[in-house]
Amino acid sequence: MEKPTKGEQTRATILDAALQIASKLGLEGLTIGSLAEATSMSKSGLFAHFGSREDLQLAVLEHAAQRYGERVFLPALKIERGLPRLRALFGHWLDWTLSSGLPGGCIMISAAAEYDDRPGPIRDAVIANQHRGNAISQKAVRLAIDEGHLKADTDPEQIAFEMLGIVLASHNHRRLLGDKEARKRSLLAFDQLIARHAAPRKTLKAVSR
Amino acid sequence: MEKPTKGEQTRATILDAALQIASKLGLEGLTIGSLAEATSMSKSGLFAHFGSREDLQLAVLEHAAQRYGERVFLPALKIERGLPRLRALFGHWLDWTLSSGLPGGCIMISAAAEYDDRPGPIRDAVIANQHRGNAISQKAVRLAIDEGHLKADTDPEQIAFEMLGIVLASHNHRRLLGDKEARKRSLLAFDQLIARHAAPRKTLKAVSR
DNA sequence: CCTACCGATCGGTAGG
DNA sequence: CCTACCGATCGGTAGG
Repeated sequence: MEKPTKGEQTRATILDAALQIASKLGLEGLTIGSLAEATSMSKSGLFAHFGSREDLQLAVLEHAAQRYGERVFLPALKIERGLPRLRALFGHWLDWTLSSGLPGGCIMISAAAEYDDRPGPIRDAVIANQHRGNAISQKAVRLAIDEGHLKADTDPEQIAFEMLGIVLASHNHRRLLGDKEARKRSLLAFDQLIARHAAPRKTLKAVSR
Repeated sequence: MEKPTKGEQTRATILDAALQIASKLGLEGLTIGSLAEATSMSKSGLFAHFGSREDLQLAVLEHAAQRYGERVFLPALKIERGLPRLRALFGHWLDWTLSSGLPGGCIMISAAAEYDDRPGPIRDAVIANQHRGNAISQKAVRLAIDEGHLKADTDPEQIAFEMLGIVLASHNHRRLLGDKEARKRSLLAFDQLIARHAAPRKTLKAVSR
């Protein structure tokens, strides 16, 4: 039950093309017609794989979430827990949003802006994805506290919030303004954020209050 | 030459309605048909005021930029230069993006995400607006350095970059995730950013290197 | 997976 | 500012 069906292969090909379109024009800019042309298929052929445009959009989101897992989350898991892993997570995240191999920008970031006022299943999926990513960031921060790398009173939610801000600013500066320094600025901002919460040296397990 | 023409009034009414739609659905979601219905005008009636949809979108952007000037930039100018003005600028900016009186989110933020991969006049206008806002932030930081409130080696570009990040994260958390703490988190992040670069007390004009 | 079609809506124009 | 219209494209379906 491991062999990919012909249909599954086609579906994967379609999703890759859809992801490319969505990265440039956003999920709202992804139309059945444009996807049909990109895949050299008929519109009804696409409907055989995805019952509706909304289903397609949801599948594209899930496809992107899976890529995030492969490129950001899993590689970070292989790094020793604590500050090293947190740093790896941030670095991979930054690379993912700036150069994911797609022709356009990060689909999660554009979708967040597109659907913050469009109620429905897609918005719900975007929110769920953000919560997943947020939980991953917070977990990495918490481990860094447990390892004694960050001060015990560090607030994981606040750090995750600021990490998101740096990534968003970076995406904006790089992709919209063409700022080549964006990545450097982001790493500097992250380093200073961490330095601000770093535990005094030689402290192993931070003292609980 | 101060009296507003009948046509100018109508134009202003149209722009207000257009801004409301665009704040919810983005500039790409603003269609002539939806605007015609919102204003109880015919589509061709709208074309009498704006030659094309693109002209309309550009006018909406300019309209929003003007509001930003009234609500963020001008009020900050009335505060004494230095840290107080920088703080006021950030606070007004945050309020503007979170609750501008519009039904949806900040149009500049959504437009930045929508057009980062859509070349053309609208993208150019979005970039120009961002550069204007960025220059305003940097100027406020530079004045705070000159007043001796921030250390002389503070990099205005880096501070402006991080301020943008905090605002973007705030907008995302508040509008997409419904996080009521977003504003508090943003102010905390800003305070820590400033504290990190604050000049030692009693230093008037920072020593030039 | 296809051809052939549907009603609705898109931006825009002619003519007044 | 309007009515009345244009070709193109939208998401989606019937029938195979």
